[in-house]
Amino acid sequence: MVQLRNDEAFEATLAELEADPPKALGVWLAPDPAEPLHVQNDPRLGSIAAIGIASAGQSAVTPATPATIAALHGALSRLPQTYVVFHGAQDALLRLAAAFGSPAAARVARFGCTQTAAQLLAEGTRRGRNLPTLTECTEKLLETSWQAPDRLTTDVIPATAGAAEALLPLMQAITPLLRKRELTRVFALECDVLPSVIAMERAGIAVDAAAFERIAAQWHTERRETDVPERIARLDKLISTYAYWGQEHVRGGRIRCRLHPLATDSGRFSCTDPNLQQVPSNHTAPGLRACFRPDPSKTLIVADYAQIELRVAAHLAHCDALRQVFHEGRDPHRATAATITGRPEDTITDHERKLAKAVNFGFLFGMGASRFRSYAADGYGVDLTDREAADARTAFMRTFPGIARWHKQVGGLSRKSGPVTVRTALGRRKRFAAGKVSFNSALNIPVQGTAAEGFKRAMIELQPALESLGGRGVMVVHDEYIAEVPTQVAEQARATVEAVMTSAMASIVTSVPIAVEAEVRETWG
DNA sequence: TAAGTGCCGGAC
DNA sequence: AAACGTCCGGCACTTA
Repeated sequence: MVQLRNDEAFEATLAELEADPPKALGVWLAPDPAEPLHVQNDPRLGSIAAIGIASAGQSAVTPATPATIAALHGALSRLPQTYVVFHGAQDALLRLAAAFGSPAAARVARFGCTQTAAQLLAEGTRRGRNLPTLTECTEKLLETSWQAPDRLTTDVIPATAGAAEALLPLMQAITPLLRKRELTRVFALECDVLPSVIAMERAGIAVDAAAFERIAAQWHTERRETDVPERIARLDKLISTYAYWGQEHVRGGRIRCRLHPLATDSGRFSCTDPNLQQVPSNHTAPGLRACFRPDPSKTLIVADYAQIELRVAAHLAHCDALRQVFHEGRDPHRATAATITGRPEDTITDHERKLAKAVNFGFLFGMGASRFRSYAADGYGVDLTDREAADARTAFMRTFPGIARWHKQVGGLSRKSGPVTVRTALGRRKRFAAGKVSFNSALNIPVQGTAAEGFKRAMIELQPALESLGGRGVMVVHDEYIAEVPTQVAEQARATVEAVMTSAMASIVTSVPIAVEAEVRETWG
């Protein structure tokens, strides 16, 4: 039976486990309700109230103290495999990782495995701001009632003994499910990417808070002086959404956000507190991104994939014509502009190319002619007739018949009566309930998701590669990776980032060449 | 008063 | 037959 609230028993159990390492060990971390978990980026361990361990035939729970956590850490680093359940306590996990850093980070990667499994098996994510809890996921998944209180304190540990004992059966139940649904590859990817995510959250991105405040002050000034209603709306948006960041989110000259690798249907990251993935670009708020800069001894590497969604779509749709464009090193937007205008690619103007870019992304994911028409008018000041808009769509489909075939195939799915599941290259699933299939999402999610998988693979490889140069990743924005490296090795780091990102994506997107643009920069943007 | 929803606009 | 997508979050609004 379970030993409770007894540090001696906990240590004895750890010692036994080390003497005879089990194949798997469940470890369980409980958050402390006294310290709200959403208070982020506090490296203290105060929010972990209790830790529990469970393996075949024995388990123990103990209050989390520096000593017990250190003992746990020591045991983890010597055990062959660790399954860790963290119960609504991702933040606690992150803090544990932050406290011990590498090489424990590799072990910590396993911490998230059951939640990872549960979310992957759920085949989609909950909308809204509250992510599903592990309890909800696992109960639904296993069709069992896994009783554990939502919040745990040392005082209620006796009531949760059964939960600790349930850990091994839980993983034992989940593993065959992952196999059956062919989720093992994406499961492994998601587990492996966690250390680099943790490291990135911990690092944060350097920001010049004073410069940030100056720009915010300019917004306020202009807001008082302008009469233009449209401008006022824009400024209100900027002020209400971003102006407070300098006060609320800068600590020690850095902004630290939360990154969520499993919170989206597509497999892309989401980002909160603050959402650094929506920092206004230079076009919207000049100079704002330039506030993100390290001190002079460090330099940023800003790298992104070139036209990654088009390349992934060419791959998944088996579209030879679109593949050919990339194989020949041509510009896909210029190519589309040429087919629409009927003129050679080298006579295409910048404006025509810009419109063709919208054509490519719109038509690729199922936009209709009439919406394209209004899009061209609003976004580009190009007035088209219905006929011209429809012709543009036809031209696109004729140029890329493989894309048209892919649309037809997915359209067939969406007419099916039962539920429909679409998958990424590594097997991540998105399920649509019967009658709720979105044609456009069914096109889009596998493409975004496959790109995200290549990106995550790059993150896994980049973390140690940058570390060996004295650098580190500081932010990801879907297809963009930002690293901070010592200025002396900037060019070497740039080349490394470019090569690693390219090869990582190419290992998944195999039928189309991959291009990465990596730059050495003093600032972001 | 708290919690949920829809719209809009920021990013990619 | 036709259908651009993925997110987060502020604001205005309704609901309990």
